[in-house]
Amino acid sequence: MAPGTGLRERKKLRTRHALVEAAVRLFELKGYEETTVAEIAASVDVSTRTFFSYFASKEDVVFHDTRARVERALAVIAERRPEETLVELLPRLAEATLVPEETTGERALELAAARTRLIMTVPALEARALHVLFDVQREVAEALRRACPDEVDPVEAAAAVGAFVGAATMAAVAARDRGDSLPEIAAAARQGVAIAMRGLRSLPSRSGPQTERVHSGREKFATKG
Amino acid sequence: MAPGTGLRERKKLRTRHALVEAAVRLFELKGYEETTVAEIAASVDVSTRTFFSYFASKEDVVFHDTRARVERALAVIAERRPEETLVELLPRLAEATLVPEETTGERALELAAARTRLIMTVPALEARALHVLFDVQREVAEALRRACPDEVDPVEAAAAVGAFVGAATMAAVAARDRGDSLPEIAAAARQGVAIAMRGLRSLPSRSGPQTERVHSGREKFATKG
DNA sequence: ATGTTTCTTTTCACCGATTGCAATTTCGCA
DNA sequence: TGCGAAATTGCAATCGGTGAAAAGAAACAT
Repeated sequence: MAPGTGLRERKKLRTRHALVEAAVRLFELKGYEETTVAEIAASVDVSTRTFFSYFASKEDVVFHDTRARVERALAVIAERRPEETLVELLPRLAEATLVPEETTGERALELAAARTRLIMTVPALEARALHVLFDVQREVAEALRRACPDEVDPVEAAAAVGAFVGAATMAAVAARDRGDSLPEIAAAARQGVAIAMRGLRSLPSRSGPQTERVHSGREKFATKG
Repeated sequence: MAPGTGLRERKKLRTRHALVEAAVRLFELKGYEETTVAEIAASVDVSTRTFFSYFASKEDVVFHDTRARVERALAVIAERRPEETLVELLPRLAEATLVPEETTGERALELAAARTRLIMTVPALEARALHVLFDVQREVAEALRRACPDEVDPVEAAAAVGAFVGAATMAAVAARDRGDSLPEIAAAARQGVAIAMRGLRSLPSRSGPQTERVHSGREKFATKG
């Protein structure tokens, strides 16, 4: 009864993956709103009804791997060493969330990039992403509180996570709006995290080189397009 | 042509308000999903189609006054005195956003409370609220950058707003989940803002086996400036 | 007051997402 | 091989949302 054994399971996984792939391809090709669920299903040779037995909604097909990323973040918290403080834990959490999976193939990376592009482009998906992010924050805050019970109370833990994620998110968006490339956007997110850690009070420190560029390692993953 | 003069304008406003009121009443009475747009329209004696000429979507009817609150926040930024720094401006921004309108009547307050209750209860509305909040943050960040051009760059401004709003939001949610009352939730939001201002580094203020004692610097910022 | 112009509302016909249900097909396993 | 569980499908129906043309109501000019 190993997972992935039965033909049934394998077939289901294949269908699921095919649906995701077809959906993303069509979304990028003709636009999200312009693509119907029926078309997606048809291009994988399943009925429209079946699509909805795999995904609860049209949006969901874009957020198929959400759980995995959340688990990764929760794992970081779980692995926390007893003497490690919250302050040390948070940056590690940030990195774990920002760095994309390396274990996945070329194809998966391209798919992830496409997904990101879609989320940043389509309002409905943007909204959905924000809701997902919100739930994740609650989950992470709760895990954090459980992990460091004598360091923070629920409200503090939540505030910390909120500040941290909020800063990273808005910084990333600002960078994107400025026309930055994907690696640059990641750098901006890190800068956001740094600002949140340091506190907003430290902001008007216009001292030193104006835009403190965090290393923006160019070309690690091509953005194709 | 004074605004609000014509019969037409007055009638439109009345209908609009009636729709909002009817919608909120029905939503609380039988639930959001269980209430159809047709029912809302019918209870105000207009056609379903007309509903959509007043509101772009069923969700929108709950967020009718969003613009007003945003304008209030932007006004705070606009009123900023030239010597005022970002650090001084942000708390004022927080207060302006948290304190509810006092100029409105009894009825409006009850409506606002109902709206809040709905947003916290109905997933679809929660998602919508998050999206609205997101857009507001972008707008505020942009305004902030324009107001203090030599203090912050776009990414810093965005990060500041994100940290600040994120902390307040998540803190408020945590308080709510804990069962706090409305005033207590507001207090939690202020605490969140304070944490964001001070920086997450200062968090482990509780007793414990900390390896590093962070000097949190000046502590003049308690909860309410 | 009357006809004209302009803005709203209504009617109607659709589209697409989503769901419940019953029929049918496909696997897994004895 | 044959049965029971799981997956797929077809179908009908609901509901949110939209486009377009026709009917109404208010504003405006004469």
